[in-house]
Amino acid sequence: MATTPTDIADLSTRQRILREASLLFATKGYHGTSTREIAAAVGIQQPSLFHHFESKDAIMTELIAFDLDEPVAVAERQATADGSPALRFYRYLVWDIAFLCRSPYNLSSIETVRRDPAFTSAEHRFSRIAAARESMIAQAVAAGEFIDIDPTFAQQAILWMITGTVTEVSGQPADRAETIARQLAGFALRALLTNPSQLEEIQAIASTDDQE
Amino acid sequence: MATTPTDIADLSTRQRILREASLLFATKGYHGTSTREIAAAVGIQQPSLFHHFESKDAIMTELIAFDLDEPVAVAERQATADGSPALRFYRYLVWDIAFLCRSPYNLSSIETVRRDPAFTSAEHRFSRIAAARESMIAQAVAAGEFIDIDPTFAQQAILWMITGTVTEVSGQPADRAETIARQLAGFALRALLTNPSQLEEIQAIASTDDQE
DNA sequence: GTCTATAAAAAGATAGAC
DNA sequence: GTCTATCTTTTTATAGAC
Repeated sequence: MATTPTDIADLSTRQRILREASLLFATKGYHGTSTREIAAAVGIQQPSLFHHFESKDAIMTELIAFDLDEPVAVAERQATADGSPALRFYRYLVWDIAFLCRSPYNLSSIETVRRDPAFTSAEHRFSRIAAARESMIAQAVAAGEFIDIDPTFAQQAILWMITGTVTEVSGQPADRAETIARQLAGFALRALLTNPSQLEEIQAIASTDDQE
Repeated sequence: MATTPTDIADLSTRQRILREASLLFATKGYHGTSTREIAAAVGIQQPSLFHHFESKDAIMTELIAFDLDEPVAVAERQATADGSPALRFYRYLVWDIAFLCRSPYNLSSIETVRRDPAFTSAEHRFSRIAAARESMIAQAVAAGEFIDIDPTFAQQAILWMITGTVTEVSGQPADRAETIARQLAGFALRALLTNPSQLEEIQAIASTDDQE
């Protein structure tokens, strides 16, 4: 499980580099942030960075892996699971949003290179997540649980709602992350459900997952 | 009205610079795009750029003004207008989305510097748009047209849904832009309306605006 | 593991000819 | 309005001492 120490001084230099880089990338963008700025934020000299990472690129690559590897796996697992598609989709959304809100590294740092040809690893993962989500939506539409909507369109709209919201927060405590996740996933489901009143039922079932 | 010539060769050099820069910024980010790359895309030498714009910064500043000035004005006008808040919000959303889809300059170019302290002009405009939208949502909640939702949360979720979707497209023909706008605005309204069946009524009223 | 010194490349921008 | 040539600064990254 990913731990999130409160005191940044407790972290290893390597982890502090990832944190500060993520923060700077999120505000000034990957290319807009120099290795000197990262080093200064960490409190070391610029060349010392290269003892921990072989290149600036490698810092971003690690942030991408940390924030996207698990979400890809969970999305693909849920997309091929059994049971109500709407419920699976809701479960996945809550998990995904909570994961990203808890993450010590802000997702918008990754967003700044998302379309950049130099970081195809990010786009690859985003595509896999998108495909899995689209599949779940299509299943729910086919089952009549969701309104008759274009799954590609719905997936994009919801993906962005999540990406954007999550982009504003990171490093949240687990309970706060969970609250945000339920609010956002609920909002998304409300737009999709054929019968919006089914939302409460889904939320009730999903909340029993927590004890597992 | 903004014209959108099909043939890029018909454009002035200045406009071609804006187009190509917007395209490059959207994929590689503002800081990730060099003035040499922009010049190459336009088909001129790098120093020739500075005959048309005094700096690289000035190119982005112009893109920001083009894509955000009108949306700010329209949002603030609708936020203080009379009549059903839900209808006004829907009208505004459709106009805004269509405007951005028609724009020759991709909004994601601006997104890459949105949080950058060097481009506070973008954040200023985004904030004003956000405030106006939030006000419209709050009015609709107070009127009972929207569910009892936190306006700040709803505004963010919807803002991102739009930003993200619009970010994938630009330079659309007017009719295609209109189609995307209605689909997206309708989806957003569906999540917000106390009575989702009211959506058709709102859409019917709003579509009579077009003849004006 | 961090430092100083420095290399090597790329960036934005200017000067002045045509 | 575009060009070539060039300046200045900043960038990522390396070498080698401590």
